[in-house]
Amino acid sequence: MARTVTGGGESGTAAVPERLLAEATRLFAERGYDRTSVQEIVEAAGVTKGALYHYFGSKDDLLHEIYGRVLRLQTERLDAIAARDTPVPERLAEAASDVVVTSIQNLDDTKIFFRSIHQLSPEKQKAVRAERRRYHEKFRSLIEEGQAAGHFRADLRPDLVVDFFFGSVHHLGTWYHADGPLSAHEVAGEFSDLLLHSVRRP
Amino acid sequence: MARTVTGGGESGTAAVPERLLAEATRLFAERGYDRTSVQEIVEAAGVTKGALYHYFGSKDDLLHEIYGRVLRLQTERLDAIAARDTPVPERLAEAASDVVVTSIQNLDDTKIFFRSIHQLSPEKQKAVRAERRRYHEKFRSLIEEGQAAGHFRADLRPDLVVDFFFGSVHHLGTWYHADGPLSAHEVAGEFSDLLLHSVRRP
Amino acid sequence: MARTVTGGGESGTAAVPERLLAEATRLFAERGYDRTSVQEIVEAAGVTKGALYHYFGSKDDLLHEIYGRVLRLQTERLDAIAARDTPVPERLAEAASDVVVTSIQNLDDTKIFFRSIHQLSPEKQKAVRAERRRYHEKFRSLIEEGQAAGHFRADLRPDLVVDFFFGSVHHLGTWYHADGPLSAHEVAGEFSDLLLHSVRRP
Amino acid sequence: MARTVTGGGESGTAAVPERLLAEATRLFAERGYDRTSVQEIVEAAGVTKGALYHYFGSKDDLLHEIYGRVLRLQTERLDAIAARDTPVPERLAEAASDVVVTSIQNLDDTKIFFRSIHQLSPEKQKAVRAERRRYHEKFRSLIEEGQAAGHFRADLRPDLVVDFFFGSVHHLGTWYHADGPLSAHEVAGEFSDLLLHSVRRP
DNA sequence: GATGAATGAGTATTCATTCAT
DNA sequence: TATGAATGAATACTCATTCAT
Repeated sequence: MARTVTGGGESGTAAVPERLLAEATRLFAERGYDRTSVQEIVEAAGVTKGALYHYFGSKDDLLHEIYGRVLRLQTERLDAIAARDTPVPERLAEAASDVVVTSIQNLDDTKIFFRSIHQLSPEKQKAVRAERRRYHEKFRSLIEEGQAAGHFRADLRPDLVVDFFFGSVHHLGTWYHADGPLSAHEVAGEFSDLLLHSVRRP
Repeated sequence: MARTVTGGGESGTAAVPERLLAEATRLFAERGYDRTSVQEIVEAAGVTKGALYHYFGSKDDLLHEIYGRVLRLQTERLDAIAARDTPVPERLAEAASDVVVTSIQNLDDTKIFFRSIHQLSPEKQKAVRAERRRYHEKFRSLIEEGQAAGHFRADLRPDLVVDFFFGSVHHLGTWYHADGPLSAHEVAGEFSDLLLHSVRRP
Repeated sequence: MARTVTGGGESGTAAVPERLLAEATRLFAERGYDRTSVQEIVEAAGVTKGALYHYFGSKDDLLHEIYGRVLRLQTERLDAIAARDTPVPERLAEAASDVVVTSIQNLDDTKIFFRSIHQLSPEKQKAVRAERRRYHEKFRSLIEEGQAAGHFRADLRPDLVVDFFFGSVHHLGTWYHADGPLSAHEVAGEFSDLLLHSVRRP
Repeated sequence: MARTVTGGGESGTAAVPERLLAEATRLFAERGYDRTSVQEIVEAAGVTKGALYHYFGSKDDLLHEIYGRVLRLQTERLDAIAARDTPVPERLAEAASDVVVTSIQNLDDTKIFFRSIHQLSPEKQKAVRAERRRYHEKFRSLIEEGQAAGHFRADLRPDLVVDFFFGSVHHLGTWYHADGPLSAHEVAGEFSDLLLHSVRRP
């Protein structure tokens, strides 16, 4: 989208819609959707309101687009991991680890995700939830597959396990700091390990 | 006024500050702090704005008071459980189960908690976080005690385990429904079990 | 007015109405009538709103009473000076000097006077202006007497001279500071001298 | 909008910011800054609140701008008079007379000036006072020049003389009425004469 | 594509005053 | 005498959005 620079590319900066999304993400994460004014976003992006409304139908659209990007990314990655040819426990561990790493790498999106979904319009909220549900179902099916294959405890409710684990993931935004003592991979390794131990047959 | 029970007793109209807190809790959980107007709160409580500002210094104060109630309740319960004479794994399981049950019983507070903390004034946010941290530390010390006693895996980072588990707990508000298929105790049992399995020595 | 202390006078502090007037004067001078809330006044006086409304019909009444005190004081003093047996120029000089000194001694009242008169109710404003006019007329008649006696220039409009001089007096509140380089008497001496030179026959 | 003259020209509707300033000046003079609501100003100017806040950051800004206009005008005029080649007493008389005339011609500004300065924000107050002081200093230097040249009494404190005279000027707003018996020039003549007599060597 | 002036409905908060006790 | 809970109307200011240019 708009990666081609018109003319000689004399502006040097990214295309307007990208810049708007980037600044909106940063600001929504920093002070919340409702507390960020359209004025602040356009100022940060160095454009005017008219420009924003030229590319996005509403402030709400901007947020929706942010959600879209996150969900597309996560879905792609989970699909790729689930499709591998390795044993289920290994795939679950990798999926868990991967979602932690990407959640930390896109910490602003992670913060926005579970904090601002209620500020989307009802229809957009429904759309986002549906996509999210599909993602959770794919994750759940990994657990079910592991139960069927006798790797994981059969008495667990797979959906509860998914909610249990994604609660942890979504909360990364509330405590993780890039300049803290733990790297994304260290957290990912431990979270993945905790999940695997919690579901594995003793 | 009305703190004395007129006539035959439980007349339904609680004292004004209590009514305001109750309605604010409900509304904040339903549509978020920023999207709930002071006008809506006082209308729901059947009083005027002046009455609200007679008891609370600001909308922000109302939210702070809601946090205070939750934190006091949870701290008391954890203190009581941690002080028991039973083996650590049992105490950890009970603490985990208990926090799930009370989080579900006060689901509105749970929803507000992790969603609205950023809308408190910086100082109040600091106060709430400090109290929250104390709660987490008490929980963490149970894990450390279990590690020292050889019950739990020694290679785990207790603080990460706490963040892992409380992520799950705080997210109850996003998916649990009282009219769903699971009772509070069923969820509590399974979450507690998942936690214990994730930390126990194999 | 409430100068009698009920009972043994065990409170030690001044009577309530006096305390209210004193604090109101201070606050009105400091931040203006409209910017001073009734709540602030009663807090400063250490009483409750009910008490204020027991003694004064309204906030506006409080202001009116402050004006009353000033006007009574100034009128009394001018009457005394005007009634003396000395030559007119001397009496005018003394009257001018005296009003400067008392304006400085009651600088808070001076500040309030010319700044807050518009915030009185129309009727009270009318009453204050009438009393003020009587004061000015008395002052003016000193000038007229001096003109008739040949001391002062006959071509001056006595009313303009009065407005000229009292402008200077009322403005003391905007620039005079007790901890500045000039004593009240020094200012009074110079202002009186300027007035006399401005009206005297060459 | 409307800075270009639509159709046949002078349609009566000035540009929005100008109209807002004009109505605000009138209303602030009539009922005081605190007693004039933003709503009243925009209604008088025939625009909406949004339009006002598009041009002015706050109600306070509006007042500041009014002060700015007055101060710029007065400073320019005094500079021009002081720079003339005539004897000091003549220049002082003209400066005094001129400030009276312009104060009367802009009587609303004069009323606002000494009544509302305390309602500006502290920083803006400071800025206005600084500019005012510069104006007073220029006026004072005329007096000093006259003393040095032997025209004026050497024992007078020039700063006190300035405060004495400008008290009179600022108070014009409290008593002068356009439909009264005196023209602006008559008052100016007499005030100027009183000032000159008060400072001149006998 | 992009501007920026203007809208209009909405927000939290303040405050003088009343009145049952 | 005095309290303090409650009122209700008013206040300055914000903001997403529109639209003529």
